[in-house]
Order: sequence, then structure tokens, then C-alpha cells
Amino acid sequence: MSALDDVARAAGVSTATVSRALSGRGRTSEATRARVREVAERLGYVASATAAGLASGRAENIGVIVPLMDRWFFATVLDGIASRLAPRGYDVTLYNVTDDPAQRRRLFETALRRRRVDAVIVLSVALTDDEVAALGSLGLPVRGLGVPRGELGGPRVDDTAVGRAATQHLRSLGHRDIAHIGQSVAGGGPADPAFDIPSRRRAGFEAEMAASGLTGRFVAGDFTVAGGARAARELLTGPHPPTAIFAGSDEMAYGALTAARERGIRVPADLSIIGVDGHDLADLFDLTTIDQFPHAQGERVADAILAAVTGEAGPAAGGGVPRSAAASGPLPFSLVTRGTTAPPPG
Amino acid sequence: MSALDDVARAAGVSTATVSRALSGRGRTSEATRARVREVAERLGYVASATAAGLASGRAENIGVIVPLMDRWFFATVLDGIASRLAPRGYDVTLYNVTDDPAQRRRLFETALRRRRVDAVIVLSVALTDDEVAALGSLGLPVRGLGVPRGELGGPRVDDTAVGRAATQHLRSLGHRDIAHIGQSVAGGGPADPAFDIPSRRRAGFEAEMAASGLTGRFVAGDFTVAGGARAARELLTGPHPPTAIFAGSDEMAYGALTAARERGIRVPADLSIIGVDGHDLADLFDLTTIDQFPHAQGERVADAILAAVTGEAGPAAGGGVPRSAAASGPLPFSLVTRGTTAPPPG
DNA sequence: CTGAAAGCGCTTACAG
DNA sequence: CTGAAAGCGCTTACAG
Repeated sequence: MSALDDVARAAGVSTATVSRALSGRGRTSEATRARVREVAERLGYVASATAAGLASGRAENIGVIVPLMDRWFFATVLDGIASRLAPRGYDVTLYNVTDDPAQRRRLFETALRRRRVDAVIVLSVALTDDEVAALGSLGLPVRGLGVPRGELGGPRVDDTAVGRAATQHLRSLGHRDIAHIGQSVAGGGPADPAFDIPSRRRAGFEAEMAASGLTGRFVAGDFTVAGGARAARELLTGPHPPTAIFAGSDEMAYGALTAARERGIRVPADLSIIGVDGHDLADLFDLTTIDQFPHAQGERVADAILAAVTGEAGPAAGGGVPRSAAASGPLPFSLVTRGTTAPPPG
Repeated sequence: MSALDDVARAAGVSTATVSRALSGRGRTSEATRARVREVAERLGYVASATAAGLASGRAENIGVIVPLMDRWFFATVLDGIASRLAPRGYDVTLYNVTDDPAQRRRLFETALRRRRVDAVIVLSVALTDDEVAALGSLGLPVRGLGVPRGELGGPRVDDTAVGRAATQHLRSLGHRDIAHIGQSVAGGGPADPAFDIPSRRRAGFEAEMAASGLTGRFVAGDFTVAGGARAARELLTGPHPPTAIFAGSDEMAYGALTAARERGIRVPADLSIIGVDGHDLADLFDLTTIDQFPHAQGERVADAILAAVTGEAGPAAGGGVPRSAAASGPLPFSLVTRGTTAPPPG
């Protein structure tokens, strides 16, 4: 005696009709549908996700693989994803990936293979070849967001352009002695560094500097506040401190700000600093940054995965351009000029 | 021809035996179990979560209701929860609750009733009576973390003590003119303000001030950086600015720091500021705070929910005190003295 | 310890 | 448009 039976009985129809009326799949007369829905509502009936999933093959659930949940950027992207999925009736289950090999094996070889999700979104994590293969063998749509690999489809920011834009801003203020704080490629990264986000930002920086006949310095941070502080201290205590720093993330920029403060170096009078992200607190720090709209990024990848799962072209019918093509264009970013950048001293 | 059948065939046993060998439930000979596991491993077999869930009634999935996923505190707690659940084979599905009434109805009346989860954890959200009732009617274990209601069990910090400790620190430095930035009770909160976290912190503040025969001022922030800045501006531009501010959260304390900076008020020479949380960037801001170990809070509530779901007393056998009793004690907090607090001027 | 069989609560061809 | 029935892929009493 399932709950479905109760509804069918109360509405005087078969369970098949209840299922059709409630899901909207298959034909039902308007009158029947209305009556069934009314009865279901009154009885507080909601179909069991596991039973429906088993019978239909649709889990109505999207898996999201995310590193470091306590990092602002990912939390914000996740929020964007959830904001698009929930209204469509999709749940999101979280798969936190760490550096622990045993944990990763459990994730890719077991957790993800339980058929609990219809598709998976991968947020900026460096995956091994085996892991990419494991994802592929799932037979599920997979989209990455900012993943450092070409293998996974999904929207992405043109990070080379981001690197160029940040550098251009500094150059246009007159800086010639600019250092970049980023991530060293060796740091446990994936196979092909050419697809790496930090590498792209750095490449943009170097290209822009080279275009002016300049050479930029590079110091490795690790995309944390502490790493940024460490890198900035190295730069600022050297024989020839730069007049400007382009940090590959806002959090590293905060670290650079601290390092400058420690040494009594005035920002922006003595030193300009620009970050990347559009972090929550950038306004508080009065930090100039390249905003990459992480919340919107989450929305975009959620829409893309939904389109893949439902086989739709997208919510809006639109004109001649297929929605999928539009959705696969590069993600926007924007320079936000605040008080940490100014012309160089002298 | 299910995947289970393949394994059973290859191992030369029945599907029942495969199920028992793989799950560890029921008896199986050591030899059979080893062989079945070896075959399953070789074939890459992992039981379908939806089929197993339907048959067993166990979803092996915990729902977490969380507001504002992009808030550091919640993201950190979530990380703590996931870190305990994943190793035990439990997935976590996220239910983001916002202020949108339609969205909340969808959550409490539909999403949560799909039997996708074995239990639910509620993170600090103000629930209406109807929502608490809806949670109760789920027939599932429910634990809150820092929920402003007595109805939901679960570990919690003694926030009155937190308020007292912060105030004591300021008092011990010699401050007499202390203001508290918190949250106004009217702000869309739940029925009983007595269970409210912000109210408790404020009560602790007032009790401690009263004990010295002093009266503290109160200004409402809204637990955001901007709200803290606004409240602090109000205090600092008044006729009689305080010599110390106790902010109910680190993020509001950051706002207060900004407001002081705007006005050229030196911290801590002219003004002391203390926050609550143990935020990631507190170290960067050199902020004195009451750390409440959010990651550990997540671990604790995850353990509590796991105990409720599995009916266990907990992982460690322990001594005479039941684990559950120990786990229900108040959560720890700790004063971290940094550079934003000092004796008052003069 | 192991197997045959029923059943978990839905969805969906297939007929009508 | 609607119903009877099979089936989704497991788990679990129930026997043996």
C-alpha cells in the first residue's frame, strides 16, 4: 500500500494516471489532472525520489565536485548553481574532493558510481588522468567550471585576457616594474599546464609586458592569503621592489596588502596592488580587482548541465543562434578600479 | 540483467549473497565474502544508490539546510560536516534556504519530503513554526546547529557565555564605555527571541556590564560587513563615542574597522574592537575574536546525526558517560587576543 | 552460511 | 485519455 495507491484510490483513478498527472509526462485530461493534483496536495503526497529514480532512471539530482568548500570563490559558485537548480526541482549533492588519495579514490571509484546523480559539475580542481577517465566512464554529462583541463566541456573565463587586462591597467597608470604573484606549475598540478588557470593569467601578464618591451617578475603564492603575504614579502624585501603587484586572486592580494602594511609601504602611493575575483571583501579593502562574477558562473554552468540532462537547447527559444552556442562563449569579467592602484611614485 | 546479476554469476553465488558480502550485513563465510569482493572489484561493481535505497529504506544521504552558502561561517561548518560523513559512505545533499517564501515552501513541502535523505541537519536558520512542524512531520532525525530554537536538538555554543567573555576581555583592559553591535530581534526572526543567538550574545554583554554597574549601548548591524560598518559609523559619529566595540561577528567587526579607518580613529589606540567567529581573515586583520571553531562544530553535528541515523551511541566506546551525553554538551569557544584590543586611551 | 522469492514505490510501454 | 502489468536493481525475511 504505497502512498501513490492512496492518492489513486482517493482520486478514483489508477496509479499510472496519478503518476502522469503529477509529473506532466504523458497525456492526461485537464479535468483528471486537476483532480489528481488537488487530491495529492490534500494528502500531502510527494513521490519518493528513490522509487521514482529507480523506475525512471532520472535521479533529478546533480553532483557537484568541489575542493575546499570554505573558500569564498567555490562557495559563491555553488550558491549560483543551487539558485538555478532548485527551482527546476533538481537537488544538488556535494562531493568534496581533497588531496587525500584514499578519499579521492573513494569519490571517483565508489561515491560517483552509485548512480545517485544525473550529471556532474566539476569546479576548478586539478584532476589526474585516471580521474578524468573515471568521470568519462560514468556515462553521464559532465561539465567543468574553470577546470584546468580541456577534456571537460563547460563555460570558462578567458584567463589569458584576464591577465592582460590586469597588467594593462597597471601599465596604463605608468608602471613598468610589475610583479605577478601566481601559482607555480609544479605544485601538484595536472598533466597539461597549458590549460591551467594560473598559467593562463601568468601568460597574459607576460604577453602584455613583452608587448611593451618589459619583463615582469613572477613569484609563487598558493592562492591563499598567507601565500600571497609570503610572496609579497619576498618581493618587497628584495633589492629592487616593484611599484606594482598583480596578484592572481583577491585573497593573495589581501596577503600582499598585509605584507606592505607590515613594512610601512603605502598603498597605492608607494605600491599598487590589483587582484582577481571580485571577492566579497574587496570593497572593504578598497581593492582594485578583475571581477569574474562567480555567482553568475555558477548559474551558467548549472544551465549548461541542465540543458545536457534534459536534452533541451535551453529555457529561452531565442533567435537563430542556438542557445548552447551562446552558453559556451567565454564568461565575462570586468575591471573594478578602487583605491589600491595609482600611478607609480615619483 | 542487473549489474548485481553479473557479479553473482561471475562469483558463482546468488544475488542475495553478493548483497550480503558487499554490505557486510547478514552472515557470509569469510571465503565467500573475499571472493565476491574480489569479483565485484574486478568488474567495477558499485550498487545503485537508488535501488539499494528503495529496497532497504536507507538513503545513505544526509540533507543539510543552509542559508547563504557564500557566508564563510556556513561554508566552513559544511566542510566540517562533509569531512565526517564522506568517510562513512554518506553523501550530503544541500538544501539552500533563502528568504523567498515560494522557495521555502518548495523546500519544506516538496524537496525534503522526497525521502532522498535519512536525516537532516539545519544550520542556523530562523524557521517559522510551520517549517519546524514540517521538519517534525518528516519522521526523520533532525539536528540543528546553532539554530535559534529549542525545538531542534543538536550541539550549541553557550552564546551568553560568549557575550560575557568578549565583554570581560574589554572590561579587564579597563574599558567602561563599551558598545555592542548585534542584530535587532525584530529583523524577520523566529517566534522566541530567547533562543536567538544574537540575543544571547547581547544578553551576555548586558549581564557583564550590569555586573560592573555599567550600561552598555547597543546598535543593530545585520551580521554583514556593511551592516557592521553602518552601525560603527553611527556610534563613532555620536556625541560620546565608545572606547570599545564588541561586534557579534567577525564580519561586522571588519565593518567597524573600516568605519574607524574612514574617520582616522586609531585601533586599538583610540578604539578597541573584538569580534566573534574565528574567521579566516581575522589573523590578517589582526582582529581579537572569540573563536568558535566552526569546522569542529560541523564535525560534531555530523557525528550526532550519524549516531541518530545508525542508532549507535557513537564511534568511541568510552567510559561510564554515554557518548550522546558528552556530545550534547556545549560547544567550546576561545578568546584569541590580537592587536585590535588594548587599554582605553588616557 | 546460502538461495529463492517477495517486495521496496514508483514509471512506462503496451493495449484499449 | 486511461488502466493492467511489467520492471527498475537492489535487500531481506524466510527456509533450508
